Amino acid sequence: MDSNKRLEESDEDFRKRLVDSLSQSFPDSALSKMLKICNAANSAPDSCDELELGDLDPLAKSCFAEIRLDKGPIDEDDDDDLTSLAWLQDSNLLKDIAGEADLEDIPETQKENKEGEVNGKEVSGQVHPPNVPYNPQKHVNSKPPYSFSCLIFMAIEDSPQKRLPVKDIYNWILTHFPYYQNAPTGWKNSVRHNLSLNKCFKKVEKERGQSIGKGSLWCIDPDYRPNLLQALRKTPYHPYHQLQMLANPPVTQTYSYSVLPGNPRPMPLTPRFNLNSSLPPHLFPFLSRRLAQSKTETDMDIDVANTLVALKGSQRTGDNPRLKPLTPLQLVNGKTGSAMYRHRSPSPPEFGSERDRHRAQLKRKLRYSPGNFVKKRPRSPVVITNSPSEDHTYSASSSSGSPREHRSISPSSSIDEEYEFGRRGTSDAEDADVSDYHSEASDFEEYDSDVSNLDDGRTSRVRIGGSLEERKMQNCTRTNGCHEKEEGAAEEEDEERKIVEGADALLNLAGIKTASIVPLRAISPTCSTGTSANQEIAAQ
DNA sequence: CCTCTGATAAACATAA
DNA sequence: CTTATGTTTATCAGAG
Repeated sequence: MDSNKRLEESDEDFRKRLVDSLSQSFPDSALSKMLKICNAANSAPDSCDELELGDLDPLAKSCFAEIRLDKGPIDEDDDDDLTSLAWLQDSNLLKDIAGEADLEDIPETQKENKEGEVNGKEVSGQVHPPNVPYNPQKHVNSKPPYSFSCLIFMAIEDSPQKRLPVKDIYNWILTHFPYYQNAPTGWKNSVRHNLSLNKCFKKVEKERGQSIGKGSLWCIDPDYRPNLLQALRKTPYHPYHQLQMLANPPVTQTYSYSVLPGNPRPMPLTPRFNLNSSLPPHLFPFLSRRLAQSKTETDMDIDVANTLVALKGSQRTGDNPRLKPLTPLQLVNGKTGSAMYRHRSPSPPEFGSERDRHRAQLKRKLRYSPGNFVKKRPRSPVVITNSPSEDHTYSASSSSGSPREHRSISPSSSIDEEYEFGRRGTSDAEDADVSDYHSEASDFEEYDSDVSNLDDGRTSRVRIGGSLEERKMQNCTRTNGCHEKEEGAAEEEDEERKIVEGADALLNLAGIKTASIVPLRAISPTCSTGTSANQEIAAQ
């Protein structure tokens, strides 16, 4: 009934809420101001589905010209009620997103299970069934359906400083997942094990004189953050997951998806856009605020573009009759999905086969022998893949190749710098000085030169792997280069242009009509959806 | 059957 | 010395 109400929402109301939402996310941005103006101008009763931004400067000249907004229901809770990770407590949200119909489709026996019981018997220590909305506070006997890395990720993300000591990670988990209060003590070991081995987590070096007791703070490696997000999104209970489902309704058979048992709605595995650069503020208030503050207007455009896309997605329910047909991108996406991510895969897992294991041991020996230290690390693994292993696993941790003592992060970086220091992923004092955290677009640019001609993942890995030392040098150069002003201005300009074009492309690719067609080369490979899509389109 | 992944256990080292 | 933390290795179960 909620969804019916939302379906009946008027354009005007929807527009108002969209503007409110954007304004909250990006206060004082040119975009939100313009949207407000547009909103006022378009609140006439005969308003149609399109915001007519074309007449209004400066938006008319930006990538947001002719933005199309598919109106539809939005979960009102999303707007303000949700604080960080509140969704964990809020089964209503899940219910809303999943839709009541889904619940009704659940067989009786499974419905019982959602109360933590099956046929009147307590189920303890079992993983929560995937088709039942999970409430960690309620289902204290069900093992949370999140991997330890996800739990740690959530804990750290939920902290204001984005860094926590192990003890606090324990506490967060205990608080949010009471299951562990009665669980065997081994889970703490698992947490530590995960922190230690998982490439996504980094130790923050203690500041001199700073005493936080034993141990150090742990944070998320920004390079792998998207992977963790991706992993989290894939969990059946996370709003992201639902959001993605809604944003990527499987319409064609070329689109790859999976179906959870008992879930009538197929779930696409391939993300069409990178949510990382625009985190929903209600889910990640600290980070989104920080991003919004520190970003340039152009960067923000990309964020807003993503937000719009996300909003657009969130407006769709699986049963929404107003669902628009897929854009050409989506069709292309389905065809090229697996291939297009492969080139960004981290190196192959260290463990696995006996041979790999042996090789890993050899590598480790080599790495630790004096004079043979190789600081190998995937340079910018902002990887969104179909492969769970590439989401966040530690099985591939050796691909980063950083010896443990070089994995920690210098505390000299401020909180904001947290998203800078990891780019080169070291803690060495000189590296900690990195201050040129380029927008992702600029990193795309680098990828462009490396992977644009690659035909398959293996080739790409070889190439990327083979040039690691080279890359290290390039990175150093680039880092130092940020102090060299002569090249800076031109590059910056070029970068900005590409970012704008990228944002434009993003919108196009997301099925949002924009004024211009982005030249092929302007799209970065990280938006490889874009590249492939445009190539496909261009080929036609 | 094999491989991969995540979980778990355990041994060990080290720091507070 | 004890305890907490961190690292490493081994093993197992489940999924694909």
